[in-house]
Amino acid sequence: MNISNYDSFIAIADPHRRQILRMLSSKEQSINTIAENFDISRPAVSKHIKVLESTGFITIEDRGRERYCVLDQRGFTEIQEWMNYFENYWLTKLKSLDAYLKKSNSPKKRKR
Amino acid sequence: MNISNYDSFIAIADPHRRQILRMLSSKEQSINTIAENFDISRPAVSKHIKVLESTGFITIEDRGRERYCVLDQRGFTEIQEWMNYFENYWLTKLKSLDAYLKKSNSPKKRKR
DNA sequence: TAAATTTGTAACCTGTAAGTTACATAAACC
DNA sequence: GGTTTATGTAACTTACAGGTTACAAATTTA
Repeated sequence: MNISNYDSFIAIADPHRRQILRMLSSKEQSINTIAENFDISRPAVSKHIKVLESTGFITIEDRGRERYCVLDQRGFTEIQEWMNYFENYWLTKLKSLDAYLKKSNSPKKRKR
Repeated sequence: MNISNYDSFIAIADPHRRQILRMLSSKEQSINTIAENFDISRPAVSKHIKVLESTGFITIEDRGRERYCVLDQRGFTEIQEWMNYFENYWLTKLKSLDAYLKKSNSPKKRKR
């Protein structure tokens, strides 16, 4: 698995990875603790975590023989910017519709 | 290609599909017009468009022998909700940090 | 120091996403 | 009606993501 192939969008495309991010939003956890809550094997979870780390969604802190995963905002920014673009698209779309309605409903110029 | 396997997150995971969405944000376009702007074959683009349609990111209107693609807000909502959750996470995180700093900086109770 | 715990990773298997080419179909145009 | 244009889709190939098992390494604990 070549981590360099991954970007933010691919990182959150996998349901297991999104589940991991959710779990970490309630509490930072060690890799094994995370793996225990999954139906897939520990190495599989380990790979997912590596993807999330390499794409900036989490950081990992060594604590003795355990490694704790913590959410990292950096990974989310690319997605956020992408969403912002389209949120804006829909907003301006709505505004121009609004303007159109206002115009066609506005009182006609009084003749004379 | 079984379209039913796709969800919103997978839909936007592919760079070509994101590019199509961008293109459509400037102007609605026919499928062939879209395909002409790509390095991949027309059938490949056609498949991407099918994915975007089945996941609610675009709708398709028949106009004579052409089919025009138009952005559809529905597809974006799932992503948006997901982002909202984590935006909120970071906001409350920031707030509690702020509260903590305020507290530790607040003037100590005057003795006596 | 030996045993248990936590994690990393190599080697392998499998399904399928994403691309291709070739052919079919339907509308528009002459 | 025959040709051109726009699109759909079937059949096939290839790369690789995501899973597994097995083993290694490092730290903690007894």
